[in-house]
Amino acid sequence: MTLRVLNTLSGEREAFEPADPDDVLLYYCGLTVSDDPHLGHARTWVHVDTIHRWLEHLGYGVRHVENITDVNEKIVARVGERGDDGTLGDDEREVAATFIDRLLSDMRSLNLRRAEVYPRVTEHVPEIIDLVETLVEEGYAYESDGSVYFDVTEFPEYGKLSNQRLDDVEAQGPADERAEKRNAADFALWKAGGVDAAAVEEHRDDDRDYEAGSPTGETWESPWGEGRPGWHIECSAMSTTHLGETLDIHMGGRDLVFPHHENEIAQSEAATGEPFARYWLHADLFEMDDEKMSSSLGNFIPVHEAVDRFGTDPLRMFFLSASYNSTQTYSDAAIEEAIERWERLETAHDRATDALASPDARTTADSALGDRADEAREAFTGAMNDDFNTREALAALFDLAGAVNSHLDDADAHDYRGLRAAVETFEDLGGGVMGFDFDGDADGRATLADELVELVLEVREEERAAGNYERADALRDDLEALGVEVQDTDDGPTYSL
RNA sequence: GCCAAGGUGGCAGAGUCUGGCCUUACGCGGCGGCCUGCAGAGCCGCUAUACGCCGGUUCAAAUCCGGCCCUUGGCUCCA
Repeated sequence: MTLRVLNTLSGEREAFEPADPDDVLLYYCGLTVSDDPHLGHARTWVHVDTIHRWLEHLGYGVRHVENITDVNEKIVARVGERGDDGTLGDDEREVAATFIDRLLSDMRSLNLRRAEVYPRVTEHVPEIIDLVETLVEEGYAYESDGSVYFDVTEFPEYGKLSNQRLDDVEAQGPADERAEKRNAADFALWKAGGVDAAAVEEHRDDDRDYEAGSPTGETWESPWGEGRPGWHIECSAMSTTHLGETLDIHMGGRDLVFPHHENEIAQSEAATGEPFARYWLHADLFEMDDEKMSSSLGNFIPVHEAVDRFGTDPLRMFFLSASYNSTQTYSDAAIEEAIERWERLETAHDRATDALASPDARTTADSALGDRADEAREAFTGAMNDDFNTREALAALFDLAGAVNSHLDDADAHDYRGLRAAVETFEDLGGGVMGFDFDGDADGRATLADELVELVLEVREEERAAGNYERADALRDDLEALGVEVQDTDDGPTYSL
């Protein structure tokens, strides 16, 4: 069974064949760091992460790069803005650094595999200038009043990713560029000068305090004078620098297909003469109230807030319960469902793990549980290989969870080999591939809190044994008030935070 | 206007490429039962018999073809 992926370029599911299976080149179009990451970003991250993990599970070696765009008008607009403690930064780089810290911290909190490198625009300006020069020399780009534009009419395949015909692309880029361009659809590779005050003002928020007046942003010396890189060029320069001319997989949000990714293809393929990416995968968008969740609309929930409120595993469950290439909508009910789903999966895993650790593991029985684990693996694999169908892959784990629970409820003697196979399946596929953390906060080491809770539970057990249920229930209620949830089972009480 | 994605049972969400009992997926919710001192978790059963609308092709369509309606995204910045 081989992996098939939906390639935006062809619009079809294709067999995945990387140039070098030991070195799958994965590039993810990351964020512009002008605000806190929100759930829409998180959703894409979790899917990219799961795809990365699945490729490794299949035995591929993966080289994974995610860019960070740290040169942007919206970043400049936040220079001098008062945050919770001091300003966000006193210049463009400092503001970017603030948000990069939050970005990386948010990513860690979602249990994402780290990329090999997170290249930044400010660290690749020489490569960007080289690339622009090449494009000018080859006749694909031209200088105009200190700025450089890509001439879309020089690239016959322009529009192949988004199915746009040049005649239909009326104009591209902000209005102030129009007069300098040969064709309305041409786009900027290099922009003369800094950011003008009007643009900064436009992105500023009246409700916020700013210390600085109108910063202009950083500029760099170039063959065309002082200026800044255009929006699209950085991805071409950075992906080539770190992964080479032809990527295996290029991922990003669907909102980037046009013009961003279309322009990346034009720049890169014009410069190298090689295909830019073999497979283009696009994550569909995350909506809130029938509208895209986005920083500019202001309708977003920051990642850190959601992680605090719901936890990492429920959030991953939420995102993975829909496929990456369909839209997903935020609602409290949907989050609630994800929490329940996660708890069901975790409960089955924990029950099986506890049974394996119990002293009764001496007597053993045969059952179909081992076969059910095999079936789950097979179904999971089939689903993931079909363009990463995470919802269906999860269904395989839930089927196994049901089998585990039935077995533990029904059988007098347990099938320890089967239970072990089930636990391994949960941990390999749910843990390793889906990124769930079944060990939770236990973390293998008992804290003082754990020991105190155990102590209280011992007392409560004595009260229960003596029939003092009121006292026992009161202890349970008190623990719950402290955030400790107690459950009585056949093997004694268990608790979770 | 042009391009793209999508409209599935109370909710959520697979299945559509590779037509066929579709699987009444998986799950959440609701109802009943079992278990339990109670609660929770779990188990069993029930509940929904759906596929935007109108035509067509076919022995057979959620799945193929045509038309229409609606939603979302892109063509300023954007995962």
